[in-house]
Order: sequence, then structure tokens, then C-alpha cells
Amino acid sequence: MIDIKLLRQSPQIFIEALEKRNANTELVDKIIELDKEWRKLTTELNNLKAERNSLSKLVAKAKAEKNEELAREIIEKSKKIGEKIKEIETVQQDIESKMKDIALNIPNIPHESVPVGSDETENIEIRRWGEPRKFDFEPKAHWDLGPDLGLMDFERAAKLSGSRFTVMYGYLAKLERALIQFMLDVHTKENGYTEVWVPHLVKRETMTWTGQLPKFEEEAYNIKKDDLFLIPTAEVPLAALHAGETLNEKELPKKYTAYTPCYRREAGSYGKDVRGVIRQHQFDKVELVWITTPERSFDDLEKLTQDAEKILQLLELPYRVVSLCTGDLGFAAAKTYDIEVWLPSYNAYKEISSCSNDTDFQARRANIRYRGKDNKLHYVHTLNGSGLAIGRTLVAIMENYQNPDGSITIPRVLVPYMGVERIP
RNA sequence: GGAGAGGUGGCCGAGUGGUCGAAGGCGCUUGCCUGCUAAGCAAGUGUGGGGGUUACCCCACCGAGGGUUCGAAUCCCUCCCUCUCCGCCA
Repeated sequence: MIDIKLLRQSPQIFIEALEKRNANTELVDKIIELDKEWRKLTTELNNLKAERNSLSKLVAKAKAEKNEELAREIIEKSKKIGEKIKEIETVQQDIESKMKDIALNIPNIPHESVPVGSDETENIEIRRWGEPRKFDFEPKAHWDLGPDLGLMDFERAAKLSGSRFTVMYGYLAKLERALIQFMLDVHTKENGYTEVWVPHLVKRETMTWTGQLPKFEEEAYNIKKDDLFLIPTAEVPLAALHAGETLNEKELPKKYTAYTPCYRREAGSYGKDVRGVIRQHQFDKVELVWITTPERSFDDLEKLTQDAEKILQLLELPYRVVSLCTGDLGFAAAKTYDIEVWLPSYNAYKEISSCSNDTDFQARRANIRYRGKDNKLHYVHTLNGSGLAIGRTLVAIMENYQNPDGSITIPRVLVPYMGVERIP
């Protein structure tokens, strides 16, 4: 959520932000106009209420003095004010809800360090790690490798659930589990995260707090009967964990990690990544979330990103890090690094993690604050990143570690988790 | 699912129609006092919003939203949440 005071004071900041994002700037003008009217009515209301309050006190006094006639007189006067208040309140509430609707649909302001650009082609590569393997045979894509091994089954998945679902057997199923375990172990033992186990169904409010709603309702699976949503990422329950709370600066930053499945309708992505397990309605992910302070949040984003990169380094998978340009930035993010892993089937780097600083955007919506050294209340900054997407990691291992005979070598660090050195 | 109890400030806890934003206690901050610490004494100590050049003034908030009333923490309705008992259940 945007800061209405800042918007009043310098609407230009928001207009520029929306322009950089290729978003509609009309919203800003509209909300400013509504705000003007709102303040006018608010002042009027405050004055009327003040008058009513003082009259009420006079009534109490008159009654105490047994002066019934005077009391009745004042009550009459007060009644009229009450009617007027009700009238204005109706108008004010209407304006208020309109303002809120707009405010909830205005995205976060991009950080000054974010490259300006219109779409993903203008993202900036920050660094590369590792060298894509040169194959002396024709490498298979995972959507061939998996079924050829008899360990990945798209047909039966489609029978059960439709498109964009996968069934895995044996060592591939185990590899999925091993990756979850491995990543959680690294983050908790080496990177200092607290493991959290969270609900996978959350309330409409919760989705609104973190920015998924109201704008992206089409993307979410909703259980109508109870109006609960299947989480599209563990970021939702993790970032909303402290909603409504006042934290102590001493306990910040809080670093949380959680494994959850993620559920996404992928409504706008027909024809995109249709083969294999790259884009699924259900996928596993180990998520990283920081609750931190404004002073350090951008430094923390660097650390969070490195925590995610570490997984790829340990798995010895080549990757690069790109800084998303303003046009490619997510709704809640002020800055985002995508980590892209090398996929032979795409002959390209493909997103495997997205690490964002949402600054105070979610904190405002969810009302998460901390008491600072100045003894005042401030909004926290929230950061989130995949550490990593499990399915895509599994695919990257399959494709990058495949052998000419169609077997797959298990990365060294995973051998203890798998109990074998290769599949099959 | 059935029956009941309850949600008040950082915490505990009083308050059933009129100076209640809310007694009292704990905690916290500052000052005094004191070899140090503790105790003691005094003062202060919520959040959000509107207005004013400052001093400051005003409004709202007692789980949420409506309603009754001149006036609601207090009465009524709806919802949410917590707890206890019963039923069911992994």
C-alpha cells in the first residue's frame, strides 16, 4: 500500500513510478482529487462532532441539575447536528472506500537503483556463476528424460488433474524430497533462518496484506465455500505472520524459511512453457522471508539473494543474476533480483528464484511496525525470495547432470540425501 | 456439529448509558535520593487522523462491522477469534 501522506505531499513521485512501470497514472490524479474532498468533509465532520460532544456534556450537566427543560432544548439542537453528521458521513465513507480501492491497486515505487525499462528484455545482468556444460552428445530435455526413465508421468497427471500437473515416481520423487530437505538444512544451519511450518490455505485478508489481492484474484485458487485461498507462495503466510503486530527493533531482522507447495492458476500464460514441469499449477518451493528495517533492507536484499545463490553453487549449477527493470518489476516489489539457472532444453538461463525488497509496501497493508531506537513506530520492510523453486531445481539437475545413456548423476551434496550416486 | 464463557492500553485488570481515552497494579522513561545495585519519592508514559507558523486545538479508536440514543467500552444485531464441555475425527 502506498503512503497517502507522501502522495499528498509529492504526487510526482507516484506519477513517475507508475510511468516507469508502464502503468496507468490516472489513478494518482483520481486519488488526489478524492483526498481533497475527503479532507474537506473530515474537517467539517470533526467540527460538527466537537459541537455535539460539548452539547452532550451540557445535557448531562442539565440533567444532573434536574433542569429537564434545558436538557430537552439542548437535545433538540444536538439531534439536528446528529442528522447532519450522518449525512456527511455517508458521503465520506463512500469516498473513503473509493480511495482504498485505488490505493490497493497502486504498485510499489521502484528503488532508484532499479534499471528503467519496459519489459524483460531490458533487465540487467549483474553477475554469472559457473560455465554451462558443453555436451559431447545431444542432451535431452527433462520432459523426455523423465518419461524415458519411467519416473515422470505427464499423461496420468493430466488424467487426474488436467494440464500443468506432473506425477513422479521412485528416485525422481525422492529427489524432490531430497531437495526440500537439503535447502532447508542449508538455510537453517548455515544461513541463520528459522524454519516455519505454515498453513497452505489463507484468508482473503491475508492475501490482501501481501499484495496478491485484490489485483491478482484471477491468479489464485479460491475455496468458495470458506473464501480461503491456496497460497501461491509461502511468502504470503510468512510475510503476513506478524500482521498487526508491533515488533521490537532488537528482534529484527527476522529471517524465516518455509517449505510449502505453491498453487497458481497461471491464467495469463497460455502457450507459455507448456512442456515439462517448468510452469505448473502446483509446485514445491522453499521460501526465504526477512522482516527488517528500512535502514538496511537493500543491503539485506543482497544477502538474501546470496543465500539463494548458495544453493545453486552447492549444487554446482551454472546461473546468472539479473536485476529486473521497472517494467518487469512485480506489483509489491521496489527491487527484484531474479536468479536464472542454465537449462540445456531452453539453451538459456531460466528463472529459478526471484528475490525482492517490498520495502514498506506489505507492511502498510498488513500493519507490521516496529518501535525504533527513537522510541517511535515505523513500518518494517519485508523481503522475500525463493530459495529455491524445487521443481525447476530438479529439472536443472536432470538436464545438467544427464549422461549419454539417459541416466542422471546426483550432485555431490545430495548423495547423502538420496542414498545413491545416480538415477537409475 | 451442539452447549456455554469470553475478547478493554506493552502486560494484568476494573468499569453495564453522561467530563471514560478509560480506575488500580505491573512494566517502561525521566528527575530526586542513595558507596554500587535494589528499594523509596515525584512526574511522565497508547495509536491513527484533521487543522494551525509555533505553543496547541479537535476528531476517532475498549475484537470487526452495523444499529438504538441527544450521548455507547457499557444496550441490540451480524461476523471474526479464543477458551471449556459434549459429539465426531487423522
